[in-house]
Amino acid sequence: MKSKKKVTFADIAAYTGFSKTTISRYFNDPDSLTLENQQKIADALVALDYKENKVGRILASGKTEFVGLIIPNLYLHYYSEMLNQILATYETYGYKFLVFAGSSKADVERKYIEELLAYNIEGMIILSGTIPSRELASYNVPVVGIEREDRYISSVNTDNYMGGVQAASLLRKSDCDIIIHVNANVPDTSPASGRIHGFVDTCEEYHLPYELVLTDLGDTFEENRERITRLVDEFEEKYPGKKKGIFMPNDTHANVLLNILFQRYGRLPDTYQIIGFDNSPISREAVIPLSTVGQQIPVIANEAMKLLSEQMEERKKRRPAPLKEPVHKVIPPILIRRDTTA
Amino acid sequence: MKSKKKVTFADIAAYTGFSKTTISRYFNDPDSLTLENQQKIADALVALDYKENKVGRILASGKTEFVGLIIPNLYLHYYSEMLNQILATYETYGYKFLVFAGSSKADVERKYIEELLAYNIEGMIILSGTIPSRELASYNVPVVGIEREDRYISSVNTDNYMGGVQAASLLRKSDCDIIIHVNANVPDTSPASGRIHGFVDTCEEYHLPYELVLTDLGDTFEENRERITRLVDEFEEKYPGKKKGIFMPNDTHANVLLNILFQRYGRLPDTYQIIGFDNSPISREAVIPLSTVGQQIPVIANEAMKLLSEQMEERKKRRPAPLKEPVHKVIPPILIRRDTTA
DNA sequence: TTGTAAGCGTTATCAA
DNA sequence: TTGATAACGCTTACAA
Repeated sequence: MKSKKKVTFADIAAYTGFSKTTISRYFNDPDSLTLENQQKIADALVALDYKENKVGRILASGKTEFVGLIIPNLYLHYYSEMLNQILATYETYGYKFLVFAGSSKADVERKYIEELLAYNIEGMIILSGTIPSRELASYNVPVVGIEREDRYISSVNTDNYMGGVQAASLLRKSDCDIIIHVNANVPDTSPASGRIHGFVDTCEEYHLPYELVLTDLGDTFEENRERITRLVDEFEEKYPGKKKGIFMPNDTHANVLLNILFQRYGRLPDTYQIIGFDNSPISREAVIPLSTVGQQIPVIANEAMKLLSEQMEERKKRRPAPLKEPVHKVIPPILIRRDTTA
Repeated sequence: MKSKKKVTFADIAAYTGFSKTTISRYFNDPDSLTLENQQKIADALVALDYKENKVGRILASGKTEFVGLIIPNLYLHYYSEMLNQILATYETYGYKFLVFAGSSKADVERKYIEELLAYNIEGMIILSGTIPSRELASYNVPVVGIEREDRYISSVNTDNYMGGVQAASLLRKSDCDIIIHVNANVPDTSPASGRIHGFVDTCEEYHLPYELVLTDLGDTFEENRERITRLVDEFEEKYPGKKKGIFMPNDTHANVLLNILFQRYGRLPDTYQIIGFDNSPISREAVIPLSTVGQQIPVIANEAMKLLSEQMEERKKRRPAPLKEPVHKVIPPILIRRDTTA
């Protein structure tokens, strides 16, 4: 166990005969030293096996290079993939991430935020919608929200409206007799509500017969299955023999619908067209690859970090000019046509 | 913008007339103050709106409460769920997590580790298998590996051998004529190799006709699909009319197999039994719910943190007694019988 | 029960 | 181009 004391600038200074300041400069502004002295110090680092310690630097400079991240859960592929992409921005921006997952209880999330602030995070990315943006803004730290209520904070969202338009348009092209959009009854402040508006507007513009089924599909897979089975029964009774185009709220639910039909008919009947949302793995792994409206998760993650890092860099200037108004970026979704639509 | 200077112990001390030491004690050993003085300080905290700053504490005490986490990817549900469960241990142990995801390039991961060490992490959990355990052990920080080569580090793994036994036993009970295990050609140092041994030993013990197909199924979904289709063709040619029990390396591959059969026959033929591994969501969301050997991810995550925190706490003692030998914990898998086996 | 003073490992500010 | 010295916010002997 050779757990010797750690080597510090003081040791290097003593070893080389320079001052601690010069050692610091070697790291932060090497060009201010002569090449010869740079080499001397470089050699000393190797000789002493120096390992940098960022804690001292943080304390002295106030810059942690930490970004706090609060995610509702990692169970849904959408979130885990978003986390994945956000973490990957480390290569570009160098910020490290302190991650807290889930709870969706406001007081617990507040505790997380307190903790994050205690570590002097420089910024925060929030995917959870539990805490109102007004409160988030009051913490006085750059914040970027993703796909959540964002009145008082900057944000990056998928263009949900366009998603709704794309889905309705695709179903329209498949000559459906009736177009149905199933979704939860999302509040108008949530970005996801744009999907419903895009869908409805498109249907009305082209005078397509449509139905909106705004209902809670439950929280467990079993509940999903049961409620979607009931929906299918209703559709069959209400639109017998008609060609039904169904836009589901996400790929998981779309897949459940597909499976129910498959088990009932041994295949996807010609009277059904299905389109999901998210382009999550299940949409490709379904019995029949599902058509879906794909969110551009890597783009969203990068834009979020770009937005955040701009704000964080601004703060480091001598006379920071904070954002007057929150910035909202909108990323177009991508329609992915596979085998459940014509 | 009221971004006044942050309130520090010095401010509280000045405000209350105590010394900084007393303020510190209020936080770390409140009982050493009179109730009255505790109250005075408590009031001052509110009056001044004090926010704790952990950076100073870290610098002074050396305790960061940070644990580094290196994960191959978050694309696979297994990893994202493991991360989820590890993050959740925050409630129990209070350690925060600095997360780096994937790359599976040794030099990149080494850079991650350097960075983690620069922040004085107290311990590390590694799911990635890129860096040999011998090297990890040399970093002189408590390390726990999960489902990876673990000769020189502590670890928590699923009892893969038992998983292989469970799968083979289930297929045996379904009266298969031939039992097949498909898997990658995993090295013997990897815990996953236990599955193959458990499978083979069980087959031999009961004199079951079996076949081992050790082959790479590719890295993309398309490759998976193509290669598994070829496998099915081979099986049908080699064992026509026979009842085949197939143990796939994971649920994703099991699902691909199931879908291929479903599309070919409109259902799962009686001549096939399928069992997957992991109990990931796809196993329940498949056309027909897949039987699978489930890993107990929450248990594994908790055991890993328990093991790690024990080692980290030990280090904080005046005379730490480091582990002489790495500890290896093994968590039994759980057989989940659903609709793809009798 | 409380206070003094010396760190912890860097960076920042002057001055040389 | 380099150095002395004072921060940064907290903990920890040791003293009182």
